[in-house]
Amino acid sequence: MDDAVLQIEDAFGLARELMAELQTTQQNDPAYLARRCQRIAQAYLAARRMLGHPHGADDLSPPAALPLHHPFGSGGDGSGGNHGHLQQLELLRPFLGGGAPSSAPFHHQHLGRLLEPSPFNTTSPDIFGAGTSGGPVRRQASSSRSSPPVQLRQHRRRGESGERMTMMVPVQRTGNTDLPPDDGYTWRKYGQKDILGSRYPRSYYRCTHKNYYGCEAKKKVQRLDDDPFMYEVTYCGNHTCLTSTTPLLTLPAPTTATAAASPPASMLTNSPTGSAAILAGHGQDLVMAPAAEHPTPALSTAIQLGISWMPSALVGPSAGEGSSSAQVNVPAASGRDTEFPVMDLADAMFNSGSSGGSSMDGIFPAHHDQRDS
DNA sequence: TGAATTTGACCGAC
DNA sequence: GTCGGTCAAATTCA
Repeated sequence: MDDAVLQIEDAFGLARELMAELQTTQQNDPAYLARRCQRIAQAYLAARRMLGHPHGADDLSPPAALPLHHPFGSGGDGSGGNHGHLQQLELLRPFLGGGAPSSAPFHHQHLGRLLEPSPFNTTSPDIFGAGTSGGPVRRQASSSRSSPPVQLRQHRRRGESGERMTMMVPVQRTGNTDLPPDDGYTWRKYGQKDILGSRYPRSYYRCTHKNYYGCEAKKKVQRLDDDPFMYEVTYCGNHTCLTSTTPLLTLPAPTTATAAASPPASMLTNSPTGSAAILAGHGQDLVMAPAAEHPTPALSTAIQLGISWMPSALVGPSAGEGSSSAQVNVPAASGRDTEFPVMDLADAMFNSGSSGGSSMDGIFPAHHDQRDS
């Protein structure tokens, strides 16, 4: 076990090194960054092997994703999709099984947090890409297409899509390794491009809830040239589909002072139980504030899942010092929130009261996804 | 029938 | 002109 801890510390060190280097040298050579990330990933993998899957995740589960950069706090990670919640719940179960969490040795908790489900941890073969239902469809030779009419298109600017977060995500090495990693959200693929200098095409995804909730979250998924078993996933924009229990299409006008003072959707994240957590502005520490009107524990899936698996050295105040990136720091709304975010998540999920339905029922109990109707 | 994927075309940035 | 990102028709699937 000591070796595993050392191995993890080694991985932490590598990650810290990279973060520091990013901040000081503005290193932006993709190949170089990819190599560095691969080293970090290998260090974590080695640690994980030493630990022998203490939490019951099966061998298909890739290790935690490794953040390269997370400039926007809660970012595009976390969980939200039906599959994702369920997967994460399964992975959380070992934490819920026995005894008071505080009775566990520190390093066990520490390792547990490291190895607990990341947005990219998966437990079953079907979940790679299962978040976007339907599965890959091989289209036959397309028939003749009429030229689309010329029309106004949205203004696009390359490289200026605002908040970004890049992660290196290991792909499962068994089964269909072509499937993109699942991160708990449901994505809809809207494009694929061959990228110059890359052997593999880049896929473009947007949040499935874009139309319904106006969620602008997007991600790009690209396989690394030098490591086909590693994906580089770049998230752009925040998920706002977890933000509101009310779809934008039916969003009522705010009538209370609270509503009027509410931050923009992008600054909010939501818990499965409906409790809102407010994120401070960019560049500031992230602040969670439980919604007073909800008796259930304050919880943000985006925050809890997005941060809990992340090495504290990367999300803590020390990691972001001097960085222009927004730091992710979860202050203690209560001691329990800080110590056991995963427990909170599990509590909220398991006690969400949904019966037989997906966990999304607990998240959007009143509205569900009306597109299904 | 609705939702998802595929893929060529289009558009703007560089 | 090239390239990356997006659109949308065609197609497939549940």
